[in-house]
Amino acid sequence: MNSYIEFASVFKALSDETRLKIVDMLSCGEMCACDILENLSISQSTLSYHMKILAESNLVNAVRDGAWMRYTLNKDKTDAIVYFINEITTPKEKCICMINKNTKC
Amino acid sequence: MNSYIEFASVFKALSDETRLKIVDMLSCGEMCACDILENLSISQSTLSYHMKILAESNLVNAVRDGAWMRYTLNKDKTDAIVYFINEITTPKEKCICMINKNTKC
DNA sequence: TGGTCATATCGATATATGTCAATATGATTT
DNA sequence: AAATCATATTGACATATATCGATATGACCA
Repeated sequence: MNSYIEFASVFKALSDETRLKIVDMLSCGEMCACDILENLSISQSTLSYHMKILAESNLVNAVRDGAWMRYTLNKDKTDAIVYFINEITTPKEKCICMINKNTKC
Repeated sequence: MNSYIEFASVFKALSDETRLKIVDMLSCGEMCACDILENLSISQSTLSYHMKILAESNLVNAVRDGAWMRYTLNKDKTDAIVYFINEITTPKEKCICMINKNTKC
């Protein structure tokens, strides 16, 4: 399982207050950038920066519709995060700590 | 719900490959710092830095036992993360996007 | 085709992050 | 009391991040 790096970058995408708000906003449906912007206190260029991070981490789907960008939450990805957290926080058979145990402590 | 900042910092703690590995290691039980260190390719001071971040975000419990530090995973916290993710990714009644909808898009 | 609207990119800046070697602290052992 | 072991802190450094205003791009409308 070398998904550590992969999910580290997903968690990095979630490690910002503004981006968490955006994810929350998208939870009840599609929104365009201008609507998201109106619910935040940031500049347009900053929003664009955050949306790029969310889209590149596949947390949100971005679809161009003429001049507008329409964003939706990628539930598959957020489900995968929950699955990953359960994986790394639940005892396993072949755990590193079991395989390579010092036992001197 | 102003837990955005709170969880943003928890996700920041999870946004590093090394720290995800450490969480995974702790999933099957208590480990001391020296055992964790042996399973990573980082210096002792770097490990100390990472453990501080994990402990301060309450993802791990740190208990001093003489000269040793004994670390365990705080399952309550990881459960809270899963709960939070479900909260911000599930449609709600009183969602920001519903309250303040532009509808021009 | 010129103007306006929505979004993206650029350049600058201040702050945060991850890493190490060196050193400090504090406990255990001899 | 001195030496050793486990961990924490410090200082230095390179890199990443979040933010903005200014500007560019690209779509739609008059």
